[in-house]
Amino acid sequence: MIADQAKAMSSFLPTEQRLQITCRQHPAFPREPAVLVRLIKHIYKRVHDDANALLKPWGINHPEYNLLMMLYGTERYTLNPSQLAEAAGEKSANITRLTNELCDKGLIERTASDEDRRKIALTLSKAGIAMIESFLPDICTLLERQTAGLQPREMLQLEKLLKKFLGQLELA
Amino acid sequence: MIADQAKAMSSFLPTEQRLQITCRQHPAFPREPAVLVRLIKHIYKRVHDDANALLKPWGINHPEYNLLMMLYGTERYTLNPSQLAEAAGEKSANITRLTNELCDKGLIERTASDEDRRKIALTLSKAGIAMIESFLPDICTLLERQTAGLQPREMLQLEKLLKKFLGQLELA
DNA sequence: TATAGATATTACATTTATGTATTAAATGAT
DNA sequence: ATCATTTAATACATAAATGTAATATCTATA
Repeated sequence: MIADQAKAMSSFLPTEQRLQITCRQHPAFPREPAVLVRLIKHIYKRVHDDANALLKPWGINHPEYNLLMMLYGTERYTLNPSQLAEAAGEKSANITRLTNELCDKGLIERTASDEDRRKIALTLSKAGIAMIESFLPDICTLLERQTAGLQPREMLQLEKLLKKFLGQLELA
Repeated sequence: MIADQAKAMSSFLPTEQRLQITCRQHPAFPREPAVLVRLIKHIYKRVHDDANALLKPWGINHPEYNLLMMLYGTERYTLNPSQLAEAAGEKSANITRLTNELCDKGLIERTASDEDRRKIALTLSKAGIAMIESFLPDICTLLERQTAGLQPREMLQLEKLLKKFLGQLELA
């Protein structure tokens, strides 16, 4: 059990030890918050890389996937660029480039909004919906596998704590 | 209380609602893992941006900070490029560029290793140590503020769950 | 209706991150 | 000792992400 955990933590252990040493040299350094931030970073990188690898056969990457899924999760599969930016957590400058690429690939369509001519509507095309439905089974499998180490109860707890964390980050 | 949470969650709520809709359209979609992954992403981006903003006056960015701190947390302030890559969670191709910049700024030094001529030792310079000690108070303040919403007990719980999550990611 | 202010969107330049291929040196087997 | 294999490190080309500034349309007010 202890051995298992040591093995599972192999990539993070050295990082944690270095934070430990830092605390000795600089006692005011808050070990716990620093560990959390590092863990978040390591997890994010891993999740990002896994998704990119899975999606490669479809010719899209993780950020593009996120955009497609945000549209897929919206009534009539339609959002403005700015809504999409917020939903996907991308900066607006990135949205232009990413949606251009998705348009070029025929996965989404742009149409001018009638009500407000400042706005543009981004809508999933038939091909886009079809592609989503073709990779979703693999995505589901990946998500299940990535979280296989957590009990349902632990996942709920983790969700609650991460939301609290994010909430505080947005206050500051 | 409920209002507070809703307010604090303002940026994540739309994302969560979209995942909800996705589940209705595709019942096999595992909502909980997807929410966790999204939360990680949102938190990471925020933490990354905050650190970059804080470090700007010193002329370094978050990845460079991470490298400096990994050296600072090591005996004799010295690591090989490959150890540094693993500790900081950067791909090796990035290490060359980042350490070049840190060398140019006089914050670290390169010396050839005697034992193994394949290796290069990267060591914090006096200027590097001085810079770290000059920004550390601000970093400590930032870390404290970012986690101010979490009780010590909650942080420990979060750490435990994130480690479990990361451990599983590395198995897969 | 004219105009000031706000918001959305995009274009462009720059910085950051990654993938692939190459070089160099150590290790191990014959 | 020699050659094949492995590992470390880097160079170069490409892709991704960001910041800044410019443009266009809306809203509200005089």
